[in-house]
Amino acid sequence: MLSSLPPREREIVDILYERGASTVTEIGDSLADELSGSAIRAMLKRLETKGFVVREASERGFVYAPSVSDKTARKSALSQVVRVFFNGSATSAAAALLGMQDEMSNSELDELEKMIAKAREGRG
Amino acid sequence: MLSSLPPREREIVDILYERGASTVTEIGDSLADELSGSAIRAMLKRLETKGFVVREASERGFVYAPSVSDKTARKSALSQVVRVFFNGSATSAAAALLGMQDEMSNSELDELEKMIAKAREGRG
DNA sequence: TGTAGCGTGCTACATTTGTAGCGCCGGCTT
DNA sequence: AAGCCGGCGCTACAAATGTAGCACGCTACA
Repeated sequence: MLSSLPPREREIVDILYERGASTVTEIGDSLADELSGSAIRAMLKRLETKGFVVREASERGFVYAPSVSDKTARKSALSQVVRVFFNGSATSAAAALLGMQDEMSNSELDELEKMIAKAREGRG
Repeated sequence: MLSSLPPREREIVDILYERGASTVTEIGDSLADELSGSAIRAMLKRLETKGFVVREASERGFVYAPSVSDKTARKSALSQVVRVFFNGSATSAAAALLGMQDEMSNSELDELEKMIAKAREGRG
């Protein structure tokens, strides 16, 4: 599980999910604080041995990517938050998300309504 | 930020959010793996000095609680997940939540629709 | 009143993290 | 060819983390 990672490693994996496969330098740019290349590489190596990231060569040098699929990681992250902060209720979490409407367009709201309708059909 | 905490400390804070204020023994019970009381207490002490948990006496002995309000922590946790895994789109996240319908009752779906309607009113 | 038990804090210590420095290699320039 | 990057991996080391052990005080109960 991601939550078992130390802060720095966790931060790096997050960046990987956020940006997709990245080079050491790119990671360095996304990092909040300046960090030496070798430091980042050391982190990545540990993450690799732990099995959280994979490395492949490219023209731009090595690129690193999370080994667990976005989909799985997403799901796991959401479950975690739902369990810890919303007493296991996905609905409450969704509601809270609506509360952060900052960025929700009408069409997105439409989307959601459709999904709700669909979810209803899926049962009695 | 919670994400800056080492795994074990993080786990403990999570438990505190999940259960509310708890004693050392209660925390020990919720912990995935067996852990000596003093180990837990040491963690809590660190968390206390870092300012993440507060401690107050009660009849049941000391109880520990997160120092940051549930509300704030919730919001921050959600934002984090939304940014990292959903490209900043709260809507996608909400949709994913719907996908995990496992536990969503019809009345909860009603609730959500109401909230969507409300969110719509809040704009043009 | 002894003693068993629980919750507590302190200290110590092994392991893990976080980071920098060094030296290597391959490509580019002049 | 000589010199200079930039990316790389290794090693080293300080700091932080994870955990256990010990000694104390306060019950409760034989």
